[in-house]
Amino acid sequence: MKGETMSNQLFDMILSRGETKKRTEKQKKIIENAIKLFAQKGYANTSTAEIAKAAEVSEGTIFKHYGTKDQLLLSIILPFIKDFFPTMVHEVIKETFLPKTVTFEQFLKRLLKNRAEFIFENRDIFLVVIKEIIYKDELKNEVFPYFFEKVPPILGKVIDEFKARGEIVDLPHDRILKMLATVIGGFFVSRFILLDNYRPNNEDIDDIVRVAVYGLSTCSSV
Amino acid sequence: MKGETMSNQLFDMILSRGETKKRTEKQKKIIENAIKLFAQKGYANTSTAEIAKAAEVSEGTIFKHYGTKDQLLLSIILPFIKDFFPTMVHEVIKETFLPKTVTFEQFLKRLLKNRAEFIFENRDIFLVVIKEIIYKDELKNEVFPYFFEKVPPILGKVIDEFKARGEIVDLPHDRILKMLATVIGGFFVSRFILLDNYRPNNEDIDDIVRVAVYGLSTCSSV
Amino acid sequence: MKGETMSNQLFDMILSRGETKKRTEKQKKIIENAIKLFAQKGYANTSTAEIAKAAEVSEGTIFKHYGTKDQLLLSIILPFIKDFFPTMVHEVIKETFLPKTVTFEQFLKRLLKNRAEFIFENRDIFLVVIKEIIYKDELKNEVFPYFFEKVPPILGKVIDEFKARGEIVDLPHDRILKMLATVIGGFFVSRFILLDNYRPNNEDIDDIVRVAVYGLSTCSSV
Amino acid sequence: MKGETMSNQLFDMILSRGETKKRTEKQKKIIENAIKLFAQKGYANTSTAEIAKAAEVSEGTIFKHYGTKDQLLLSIILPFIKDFFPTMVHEVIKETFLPKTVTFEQFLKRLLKNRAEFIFENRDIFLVVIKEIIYKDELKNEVFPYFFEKVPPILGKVIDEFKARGEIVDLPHDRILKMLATVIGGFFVSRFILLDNYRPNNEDIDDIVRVAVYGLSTCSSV
DNA sequence: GATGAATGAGATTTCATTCAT
DNA sequence: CATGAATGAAATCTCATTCAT
Repeated sequence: MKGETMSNQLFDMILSRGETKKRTEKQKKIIENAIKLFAQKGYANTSTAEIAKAAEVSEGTIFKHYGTKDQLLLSIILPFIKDFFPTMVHEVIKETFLPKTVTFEQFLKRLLKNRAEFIFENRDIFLVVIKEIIYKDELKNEVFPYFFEKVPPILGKVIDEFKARGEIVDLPHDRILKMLATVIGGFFVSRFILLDNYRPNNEDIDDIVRVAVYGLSTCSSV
Repeated sequence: MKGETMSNQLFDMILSRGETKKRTEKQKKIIENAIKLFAQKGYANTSTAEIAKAAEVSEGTIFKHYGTKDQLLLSIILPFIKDFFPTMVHEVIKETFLPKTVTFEQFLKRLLKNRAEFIFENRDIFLVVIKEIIYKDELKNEVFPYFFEKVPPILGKVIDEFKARGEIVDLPHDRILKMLATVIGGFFVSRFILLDNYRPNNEDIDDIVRVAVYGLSTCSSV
Repeated sequence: MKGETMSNQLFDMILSRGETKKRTEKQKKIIENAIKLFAQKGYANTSTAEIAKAAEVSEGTIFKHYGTKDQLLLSIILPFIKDFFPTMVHEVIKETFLPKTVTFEQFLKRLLKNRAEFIFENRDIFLVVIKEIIYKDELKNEVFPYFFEKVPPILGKVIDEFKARGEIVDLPHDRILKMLATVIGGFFVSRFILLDNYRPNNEDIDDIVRVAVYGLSTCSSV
Repeated sequence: MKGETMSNQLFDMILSRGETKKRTEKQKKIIENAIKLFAQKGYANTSTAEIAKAAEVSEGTIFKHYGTKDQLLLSIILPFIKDFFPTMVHEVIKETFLPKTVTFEQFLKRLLKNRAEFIFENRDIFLVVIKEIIYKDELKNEVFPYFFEKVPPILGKVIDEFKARGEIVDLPHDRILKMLATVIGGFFVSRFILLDNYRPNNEDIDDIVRVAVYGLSTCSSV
C-alpha cells in the first residue's frame, strides 16, 4: 500500500466481485490462511511466500487471483465490513422492534450478544480489520463513512423510541451514540484484541450493559 | 522481534539504560523522529533509512545506539509505560485521598482529565504503544503484568473507599475494575487512535464519566 | 552461524535436500562460483554480491535457494564430506581386500593416490572445507563424529589384517590410527592447502608412504 | 587487508618496532584480548568493537596505537613468527649438538617436546597464525621465505650429521626435510588446531617420533 | 593520550511481483 | 489455470575508521 491511495472504485469493485464470482478451492485456502496469518502476525509482517506455503499453493497463484498483496487484504476486510454493519442493523430491527415490551437493557444485551457471537465466529477477520484500520488511513476513510451512513439512522430511531418511553436520558442523539459506541467499542476491542481467543460470556456482557445502562453508582442497584 | 522472547532482563536493561546514560543531541533527534514516523505510518512501514533522514543522522548512528530497529522501538515504548501507570497511581493518591469530600464522579473526572492531558502531550508515543502492543506478544507479556502489579492494588483501595461511602455498587473488585477499564480504555483508544489529533475536551470527558457513573438510564437524570 | 548450534536435523535436511531436488542451471552456477570464491578468498571475505555477480544471477536468487549465506556454505561442504569418507571406505574394501597379496605399503599407496586424486578433482571444495572447519565449531562437531563413525571400523579391520600378517607393529588400534591420520592428514593439508594448485605426484606419495611404513631410519633401507 | 598487498617495508617496520617501543598497559590488554578473540572466532569474525570492549579500552585507542585492524593482526603474528623459527634453530643447535651421543630419535623427541611446549604456551597465537596464514597470501609470502631462509640450512646440517652417522636413510636433503615437515606439521596442526586446548603429552610425541623414525612396519619393533 | 559518538560504505537478507513453462 | 524460479529494489544491520572533545 505504501502511500498509494486505495480508490473508491476499487472498493466498489471488490465488494461487488465478492458476490458474483465463485471461489475455487485454492482461492478459499488462500483466503483462509491469509486471514489466519494476518491475524496472527499482522499484514506487514506476513509475506506472500508464507501465505502460499500455508495455503499449499504457489506464490504465482496468489497473484493470479488477487493481483496484489494489498488487494488480497481488501478481499478479506471489505466483505466483512460489508456484512457486519448491515446485518447489525438488520438484527436491531428484527430482534428489537418486533416485541414492543423489550427494555433498553434487554435491547442492548441482545445486540451485544448477537454481535459478540458474530465477531467470535469471525474473530480472525475482526482482528485483521481492527489492526489494519489503525494503520491504513485509506481503509479508515472507506469504512467510517460507510459506518456513519448505515448505523446512526437506524440506531437513532431506536434511541428515539427509548427516549420516548422515558427509559433513557434526554441528551442529543450524537452524544448518546458516541457514549454507546465508546462503551461497546471498548468492550469488543478489549475482549477480542487483547485477550487471546476470548469467548463471549454472559457475565461479561451483562456487566458492560449494566455500566452502559445504570453506571456504577448505587442508583443502579435499584 | 520475530519470535524471540523479550526477556525481563532486557526490559529492565533498556529501562535502566534510559536513566543512567545521557542522551546526545543526535540520539534525541533519532527518538523524536522515530516516534513521529512510527505514529504516522506504523513501525513496520517505517524504515530506518527514513528515520535517519528525518533525524539528519546516518543510519549507522541509529544502530550504534539502539542495536536493532526493535530495540529502538522498545526505547520509545518502555519508558512511556514505565511513566504512565506509576504517575497515574500517584495522581490517584494525591488528587483523591487528600480531600475526603470528593465524590466518585469527581474522582473519575479528575483522573480522566489528568490522564487525557498526559496522553495528549505524548499522543504520538501513545499511538505507537497502542499500535504495537497489538502486534507484539512479547510486549503485551511485559506490559500486562506490569499493569496488573501497579494499578489494581491502589485502585482497589479507592473502590473500597467509595463502596464504603455507599457511592458505588457492591460488586467484586475485579468486575468493577474490568468495567472501568473497558469504559476508560474505550474512551482513550477511540479518541486518540481513531480521531486525528484529538484534543481532550470537557464535554467528552463529562459524558463518558456520566456513563460510567450513572449509565444512560433516566435514573441518572436525578 | 554466529553461535547458534547447527542441529543434526539441519545437517540431515541439507544433505537429503541435495539429493531429492533437481538443481537448476542457475543453482549450479551459484554453487560453482561460490566454491571458487570461497576457496580463493575465504568464506568471510566473499560477499554474496560477488557470488551473484560471478554466477550472473541476482542476489535474491541465492537467498531464494539457500536462505542464508551460511546454508550456502553448508550445501557446499556437507555433500563433499558425505562423499569423501564413505567412498574412501569403499575404496579401502574394494582395492585392498580382494587381492590378498597386497602389502601394507601397497595398500597405503593405493589409498593415498586414490584420495589424492579425489581431492585434486575437488580441490576447491577441499580448501573450503579445511578452511572453514577450523572456524566453525558446529561444523567440526558434525564432521568429527561422522568421521569416527565411518572410518575407524573399516580401517581397524585392515590394520588387524596387516597385524595378523606380521607386517605392522603390534600397538593398540587407536594409536596406530592416530599416527596414520596425522601423517596422511599432514600430507593432504600441507600439499593442497599450502601449495597452490598442487597436483599429486608419485614421488611425493611414495615418500610419505615410506615414512609411514619404514620411517627415516636406515632400517628402512632394507 | 581486502586485496591490498602487505609490503615488506611494513613487515620490517613492525618487526623492528616490536623490540624498541615498550607496550603500555592498555596496549598489552589490547593485544591479549585481540589474540584471544582472533583465536576463538577468527580475524574476520572479530570486530574492533569487540576487542575494545574485551580490552576495556575505547575503539579509538586501538586505532591510535595500531592504525588499522590489519596492522593489529600483524603486530600479533609477526613477533611470534620472528621468535618461533630462530629459537627453534637455536634449540636445535644447543640441545642436539653439544651431546654427540644423541640419536636421531632422541633429537626429534627433544625438538618436538620443546616446540610443543612453546606452542602450548602460545597456543592462541599459534591458532591465529595458522588460521590467517591460510587466508592471507601476503602473509604466506612473508612467512615462507623467512622459514626457508632460517630452517633448512641448520636442519640440513643436522641431517647430514645423522646421515654421516648412518642413522638415517640416504635420500636428498629436500625430500627428507619435506617428509619431516609433513609429519611434524601434521602433528602440530592436528593437535593444536583440531583438538581443543591440547596439552602435549609424551605418549603422543613418542608415537609420532616413532613413525618418523621407524615407520609402522615391524622392522621398527627391533 | 584517551574517548566514544558519528559515519558511510558495504554486507546480508527480505519480499512483492513477473514470467516462462 | 498453476507453478516456482528469478528478479531487483529496498530494508536491516555491521564495522573499520575518523575526529572533536
